[in-house]
Amino acid sequence: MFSTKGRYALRAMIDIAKNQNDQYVTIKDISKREEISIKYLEQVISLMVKAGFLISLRGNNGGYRLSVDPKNITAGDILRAAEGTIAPVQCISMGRNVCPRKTECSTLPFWTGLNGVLNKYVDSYTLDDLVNQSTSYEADNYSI
Amino acid sequence: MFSTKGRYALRAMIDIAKNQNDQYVTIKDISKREEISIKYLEQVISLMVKAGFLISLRGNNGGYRLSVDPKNITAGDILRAAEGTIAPVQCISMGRNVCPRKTECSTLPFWTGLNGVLNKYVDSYTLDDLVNQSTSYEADNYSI
DNA sequence: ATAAAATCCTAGTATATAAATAGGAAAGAG
DNA sequence: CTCTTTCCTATTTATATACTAGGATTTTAT
Repeated sequence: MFSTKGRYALRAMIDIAKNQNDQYVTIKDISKREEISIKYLEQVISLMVKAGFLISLRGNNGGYRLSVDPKNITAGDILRAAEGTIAPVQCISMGRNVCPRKTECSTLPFWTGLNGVLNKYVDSYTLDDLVNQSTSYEADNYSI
Repeated sequence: MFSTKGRYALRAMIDIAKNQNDQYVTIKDISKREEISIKYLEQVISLMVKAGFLISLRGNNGGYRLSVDPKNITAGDILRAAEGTIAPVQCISMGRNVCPRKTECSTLPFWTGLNGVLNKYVDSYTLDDLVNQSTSYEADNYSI
């Protein structure tokens, strides 16, 4: 399950995309609109800055703005940066540190497939799609 | 992320499907083969019994066997029973207890779609597919 | 200069959940 | 009656989540 970090990060990025008009968007304002505490937002947004998705400016009239075109960043990019990993099971997020039961595990292909489906879906939504409430191509295909 | 409960439940069900030949499969044997503690397996398997997927028999020569054809039970059935919910975010698993930000939330359609994709995938694998290491139709379609 | 406004950084804390472990009761077979 | 097995419930331990808190740093405006 996705944690508040990932969910808040998505909402913050959408909020900034919507509200930046040559202006920097402050955490204070995002906090009010999204009903998320300032102090927690600071941490979440800091992850977005470190990932290179936001440009920050300190001081009076400072805040954040996107460093990329909303069409060129996906929900997956944001979620992976916020959550660290979005792998559905540990054995997949372990990477090189592979599971000792790898060869005999009857469920690994199933989990690997799920990981593929998951990443494909989250990458099918751009930030622009989310801002404009449009469904992605993938989402349409699934007839939710 | 799926917890050990869901992962172990899947493995236990596969193990039972593979090893029941007119015989009841004991937790002791599953524990050895799958390298999961007997006491923890008891709890996980109990969920499968309560869900109606396994028939249990106490006493000597007792154990568990499937109550359904492996072709008629999906990985999704097993995971939902073991995990309680496999919804990717809380606001979806809440049901009637809906989020107060439901109408204004810019990410709800995205999460709803993900929930759909996720459930569709896990339901595309039958227990029989897992036992026979075959990929599901869905999985093939995704060309993992 | 100085004050105000903002981000930045790190530490701490409360709560919940996960992942077991443990002990014994109940049931069935021989 | 004994052995084997499931069944049930409580307890423990570890980890992660979701914050809260305090202050340092940077920038702008007056």
